[in-house]
Amino acid sequence: MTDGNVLSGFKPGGHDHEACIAAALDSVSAVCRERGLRLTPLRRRVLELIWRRHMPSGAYDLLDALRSDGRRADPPTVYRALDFLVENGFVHRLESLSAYVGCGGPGREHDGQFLICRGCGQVAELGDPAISAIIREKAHALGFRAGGQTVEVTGTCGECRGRAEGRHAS
Amino acid sequence: MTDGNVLSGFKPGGHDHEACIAAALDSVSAVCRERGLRLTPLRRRVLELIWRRHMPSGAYDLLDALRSDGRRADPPTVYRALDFLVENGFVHRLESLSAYVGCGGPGREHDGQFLICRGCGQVAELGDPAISAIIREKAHALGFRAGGQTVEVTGTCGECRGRAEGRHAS
DNA sequence: TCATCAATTGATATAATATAACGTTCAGAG
DNA sequence: CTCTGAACGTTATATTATATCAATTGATGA
Repeated sequence: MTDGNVLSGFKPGGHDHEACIAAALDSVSAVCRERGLRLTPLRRRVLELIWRRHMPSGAYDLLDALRSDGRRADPPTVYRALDFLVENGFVHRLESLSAYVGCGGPGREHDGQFLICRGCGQVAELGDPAISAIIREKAHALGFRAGGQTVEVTGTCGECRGRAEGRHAS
Repeated sequence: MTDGNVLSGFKPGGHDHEACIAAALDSVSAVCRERGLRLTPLRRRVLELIWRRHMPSGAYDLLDALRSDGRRADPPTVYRALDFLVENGFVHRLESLSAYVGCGGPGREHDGQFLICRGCGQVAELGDPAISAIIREKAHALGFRAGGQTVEVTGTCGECRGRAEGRHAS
């Protein structure tokens, strides 16, 4: 049960990034086929850019990347692609950063919980039912019917803390 | 134990709003005196405006309100006041709305959890240790040391749901 | 009291994020 | 093949936030 709820973890230095991107794209592609959603070249490209950076991407970072492709692009272009990806649960928006990350469990209904490392900037996504449940229950106890949850935690990941401790005391 | 963790609830129609504002200002004022913080007229006024609207306030809403006072004001004026109020825990920023609400437990260290009603726009603040704790623990289990938490839930409050049900079926 | 230094505020400019509105193109249904 | 709605292109603008430097204020000690 230890890691059963980690939808996407902090990536160690040498993981196979290309494979990781390809897997995410394939997975989203499959869900789109099932649901009759159109993963157009633009949407696919934005999704790929998000996974490729492997770090929260701002809309304007993505816009610059699209322009580097040689493609003409303006803000609505990237925001529309992001709207599609977010609405369908392929990408999450991190409210506290105004930035976007790939969803670790695309196609599954879930409230994600995000751990945002101040050191390396990476983000891990949990889909922990116990967290969503307690929030929903406490809200319910006040007569509040909960819809979507935003749960974002800033802090330091294990790898970054390791590096920090190496350099300092102890 | 039912409501022990509600720092500020949804306000029923006829609550004594002036008293509610005055209490909040007094409370912040006292904390500032204790800690040697300067609750300047500007900061006090911004805090009052936030409590008076009793609903999340955007920075530019506050700016307009300051201008209505006759005071000259520009964005940095209001953002600096907000920085002071947020840093010292007198006001919270709701990331998912880019807006600000008064803190229901100023002066106490806490991670707030916010219930945002889509119907009336009001926000309730919880300071529920069980919620913060489970998030911190789940993060810790992944080697992540948690700092600040952002927990925001959109949904419908009891009063709004009551109204909706009255109008519709059942 | 006054000189001084740091904090606060004033003022101007601009950055960063996001949406409105309308026209054009394209893919799929009939 | 044509029609239709979705997607995308394009221009303009709205909304949120910060950088920078000057002026003012307020606490502190000589």
